[in-house]
Amino acid sequence: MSSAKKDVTSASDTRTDTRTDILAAALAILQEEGHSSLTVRRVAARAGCSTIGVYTWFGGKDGLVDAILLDGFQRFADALAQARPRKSPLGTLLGQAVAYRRWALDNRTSYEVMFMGAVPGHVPSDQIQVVGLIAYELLRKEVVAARERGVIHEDDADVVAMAMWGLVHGLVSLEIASAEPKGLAARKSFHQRSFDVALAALEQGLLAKGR
Amino acid sequence: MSSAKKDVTSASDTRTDTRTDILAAALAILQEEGHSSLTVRRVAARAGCSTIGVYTWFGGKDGLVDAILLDGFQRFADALAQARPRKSPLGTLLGQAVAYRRWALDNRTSYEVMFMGAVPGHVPSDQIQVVGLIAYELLRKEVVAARERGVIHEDDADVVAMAMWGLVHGLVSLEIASAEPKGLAARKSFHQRSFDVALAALEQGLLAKGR
DNA sequence: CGGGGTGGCATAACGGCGTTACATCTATAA
DNA sequence: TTATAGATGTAACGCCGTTATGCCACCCCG
Repeated sequence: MSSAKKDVTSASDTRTDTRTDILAAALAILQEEGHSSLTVRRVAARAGCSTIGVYTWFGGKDGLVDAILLDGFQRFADALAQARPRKSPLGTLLGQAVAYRRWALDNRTSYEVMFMGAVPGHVPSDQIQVVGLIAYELLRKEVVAARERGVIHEDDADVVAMAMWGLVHGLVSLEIASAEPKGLAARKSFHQRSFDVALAALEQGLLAKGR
Repeated sequence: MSSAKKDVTSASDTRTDTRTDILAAALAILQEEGHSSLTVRRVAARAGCSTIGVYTWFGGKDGLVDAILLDGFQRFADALAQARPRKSPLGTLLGQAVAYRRWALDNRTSYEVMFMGAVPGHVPSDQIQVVGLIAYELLRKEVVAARERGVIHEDDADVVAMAMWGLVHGLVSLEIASAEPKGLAARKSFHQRSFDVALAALEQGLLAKGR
């Protein structure tokens, strides 16, 4: 796979229907049929053009997936940003964690592509990786705020942010990966409870650090 | 991909060199060239037979990957089991978490296949999923022990075990995923410290639960 | 008005993938 | 010795991502 010829962010020209058609077709296929059905030929067929259209407008499958990622990261960041601030920064932080999980469960296919490498050979472009960091910054901001108020005693805000991100990402990944819940996952709200317990424990632990 | 014709666990017949040759070739390719090079044709070529051998002995690529997973889960469970018991069950639990990360970092390719879905279309067989649970049981056992000693106050051992598993899996996944460490990950022992902070916080949190 | 260049697009192909139908060859059983 | 079952090689099928080639509609400049 080669890199995209077009800048992924330049969707300004509204006259070019083909580009939007292709992107819409790709998103629809992803939602309705899953990542395994996301092939250049199928997307082109659904968009009503030939395969070459994907190469004209996105430079190849990688570029198309990048555009999908861009869309996903933007919606994801919006969802996190709308986790309204609570009284304490730590409360906001926990609210973000809950919003993270909520969005991931409501947008499983997108989440799998964005954070679980669901599209086989895809390596996101640097540009996309930068966009992906926006959501991280929302998280980091609250960690810094909590630290300034003396709620969190760890020096390095990034270390704390990564710890939280890892916890949430790990639990959500496992929850999404257990597609047809057998055994453990079959128990009512098992993952919900695991998430709550882990989050509460981490909160307590971060608070207790300075005792 | 179709399911394996052969039982993956029946590797008893030592006379059939071809089977072991193929499996060895697959593991070697995985280690040396990565998952993207793990194709039936390439494995067969390295094993010195034609592609049909993979179908004779493993029923197809899915069966071959299942065999790889079996090997990986066994080595992984061994590594966890060798995390020697500490004075407290909670200490053992933390030791397991450290062993988990150590093994994952020392066996990135295997870990990616086992827990990060690195082989594109692969869906592990039920048999393999059961083997994968062995490692989980090691973790769960210590949680139960900790609970019996009153160290952990959460009722549901599985919930606590999943919380820990999720935390460790999430952080390790992010660490492995950041292949060429730019930005954050470039900082010296950043992931190590995030891991330590998260684990310590979770430990404190689980302890503090009953206060 | 007219010609030339450019850009969007379709056709058809290439090489690689997992998989399989078919023929062959070997080794054991009758 | 012959028959039968299983392991194997060859060559193909239908996918995949990608691309060389050429067509054609459009716009700019004379």
